[in-house]
Amino acid sequence: MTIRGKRPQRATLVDVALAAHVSRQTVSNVMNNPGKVAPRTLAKVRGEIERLSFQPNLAARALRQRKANALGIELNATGHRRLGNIQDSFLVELTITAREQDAHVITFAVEDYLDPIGEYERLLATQMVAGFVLTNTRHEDPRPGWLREHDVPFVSFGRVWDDPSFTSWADVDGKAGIARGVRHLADQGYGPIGYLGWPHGSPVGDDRRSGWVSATKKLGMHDRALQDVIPQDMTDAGKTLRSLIDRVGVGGAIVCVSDTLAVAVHQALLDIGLIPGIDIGLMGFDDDDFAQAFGLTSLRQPLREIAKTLLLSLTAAESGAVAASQGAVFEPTVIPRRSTDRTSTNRSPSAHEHAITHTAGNRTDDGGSS
Amino acid sequence: MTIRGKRPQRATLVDVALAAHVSRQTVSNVMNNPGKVAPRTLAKVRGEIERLSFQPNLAARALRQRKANALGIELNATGHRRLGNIQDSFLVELTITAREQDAHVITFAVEDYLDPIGEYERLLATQMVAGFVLTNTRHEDPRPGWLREHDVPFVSFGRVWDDPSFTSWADVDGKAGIARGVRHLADQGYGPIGYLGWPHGSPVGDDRRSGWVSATKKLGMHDRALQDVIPQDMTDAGKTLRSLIDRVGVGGAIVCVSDTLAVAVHQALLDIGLIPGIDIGLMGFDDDDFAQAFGLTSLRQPLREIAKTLLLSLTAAESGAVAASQGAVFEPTVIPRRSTDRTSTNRSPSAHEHAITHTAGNRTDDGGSS
DNA sequence: CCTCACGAGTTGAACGTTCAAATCGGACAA
DNA sequence: TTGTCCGATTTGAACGTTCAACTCGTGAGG
Repeated sequence: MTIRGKRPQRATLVDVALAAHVSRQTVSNVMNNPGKVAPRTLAKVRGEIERLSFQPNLAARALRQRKANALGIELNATGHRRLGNIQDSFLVELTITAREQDAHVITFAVEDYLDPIGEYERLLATQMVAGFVLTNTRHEDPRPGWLREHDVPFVSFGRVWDDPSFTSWADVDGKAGIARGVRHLADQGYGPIGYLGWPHGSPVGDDRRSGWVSATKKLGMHDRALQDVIPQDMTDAGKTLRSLIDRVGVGGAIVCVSDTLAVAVHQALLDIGLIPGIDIGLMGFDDDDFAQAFGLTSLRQPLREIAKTLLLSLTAAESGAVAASQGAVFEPTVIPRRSTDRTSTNRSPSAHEHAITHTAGNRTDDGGSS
Repeated sequence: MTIRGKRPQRATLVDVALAAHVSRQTVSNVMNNPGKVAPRTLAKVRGEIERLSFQPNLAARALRQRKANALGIELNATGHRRLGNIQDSFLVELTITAREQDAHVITFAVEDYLDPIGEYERLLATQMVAGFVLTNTRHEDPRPGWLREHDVPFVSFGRVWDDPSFTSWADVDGKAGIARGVRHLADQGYGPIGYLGWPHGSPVGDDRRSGWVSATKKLGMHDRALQDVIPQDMTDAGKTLRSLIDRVGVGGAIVCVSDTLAVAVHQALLDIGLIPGIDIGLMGFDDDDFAQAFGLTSLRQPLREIAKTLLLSLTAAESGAVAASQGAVFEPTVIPRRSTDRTSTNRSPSAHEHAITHTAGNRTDDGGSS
């Protein structure tokens, strides 16, 4: 049925209008202000829309409204040429959520992540995006300031540290999350419960640590000697790890500020012949690939909720509504795995779970059939 | 300087035209057909473009040309709510490459990855995208057929298995890659060199295996008894792994069809007290997070090249040019790490490298300062 | 009976660009 | 001189939608 050589013409508003014997504007109203159209007409027009499978041309709409329906997201805000584990899922959730609101997601990258403004400006100038979603916000981040100054709608996944008056952000509640983790460990019968964090002074790290402090105190098992810190890049981690493991002892558990650190602990435990879960409980944060691969109990961020909140907030910002009085925090949930299972019979990390959740590259043929 | 309340007006073609005392069309030509404009005029107009920092409104252009400047990419073609490790980087490279060609990338997701056509159709109907980039193509993939049938331009990262006449794809050369890996192992002095693959019958797997066969034969060290297979989901991997390790023996090496399998071997080696790299060489494929975390030598796909090739091919397809006579294959390169370093003094997997390449979630403050 | 308000629907214009055709002024050949 | 061609530039129209203003008919209120 396809006309050879020529793309089949797509139905326009006018086509629908002619078919339904109404004016263009009425069809437009059917799509955008159904309340303004009489029920009979509404039904008739909708019938034709369906029949002709009409979909509005978003370029035309954007042109007339002087407003795009897409939002931009910077892919390499970390400076790496890839997304992080969370980013990765967040992008998917954001895309799905956007679709529900008839919006689209346009990706872009910057050359120098420390000076990204030029790219934001360029994308904005093409009129392809109505606003932005920031990720990996940091101290001295130039983006929020510039965007506000230019009245560009934006929201942020992660707090905007330098500007307390900006409230259109959503973030994970580190304190509540770690507290949940501590309770989970206690419920499983581990004790005492230690903490491995980042050096003091990082807002995220301090927030998470406070969850350990308050939860252990509430359980009457707080011992400030049972904490230690190593930087996320793990400089000189070895001694610290062994010392902390020693202090916690068999039967105890360690909550970590990140999966990365938890994997290090996991390795250190095996090195000295202790089995995570059975001998010492272990818990990470973020539930990334590694957590899944190593059977590490972790705290998963509700990315779908976060994406939803952000998008609603962005829509509100676009229509000039007053922003919420404060950012939204979401509690992560405990994903229990072997590393907090004292009855686990599985000695070595299950390769099985690893494979299931780890999609290997672009390969898709599972090599399963004979 | 920003006008309060009102977004500063963006310069249009007409603004530039007035400022330069020429017509709109001349300005348009300056941007799109500079050859048609007299040098004097060209310079004058360009000056004004620069001065007013004019950028064309892509919605208007798309409307008039009846053709978008963006391309769509399905994020969850695997059925997972996340990208794989390679996908992740590929998306970044694709975005960067697109930018160089003044194109944009629009992400979308499908509800049921086995029946994705509806979403492709919808996105296409909005006129936001001019074409698509497929990933994770598979046997019985409904997408290539539908897209061709509807004359929608598209390219594929990964061969289009079911349609040999479609040549606008780029893929990694598994055979050449594994062969490189074998040579690398031989150069490092390992021998014999075994192979761990997926069960026969998978095109990708068989391709990669053939690299091992031919390379070992060329080196005069082929022994077909030194191969074994386990499925990517690792069902019943344990016995197979130990047996293969036994057969290869200390001093030998194992090339794996994927990093996932290599990690399993890595774990199995440690379980029986052998040190990867020192006792037995080990090599994966794809160079994903795990490879980096475990110090696993692996084969990295040239994603930037692949993205570039695909985009050029897509542009060609749009302008109706004849497709290349065959798809493009790219050789991966060996990324050497501890698992093929016989002199390594580092006993346990370096947590250090892990941390550097593993960006933990959305957290960006490195917890470093006091 | 007249006015006014209101619901329902229509119409002209505009968004910013590019296509297609028209114009203009030389340069060049007959 | 005249006609023709050509490069350089301009002009009218169109892409598909929505905004803003308008028309038309009906019913309520005075």
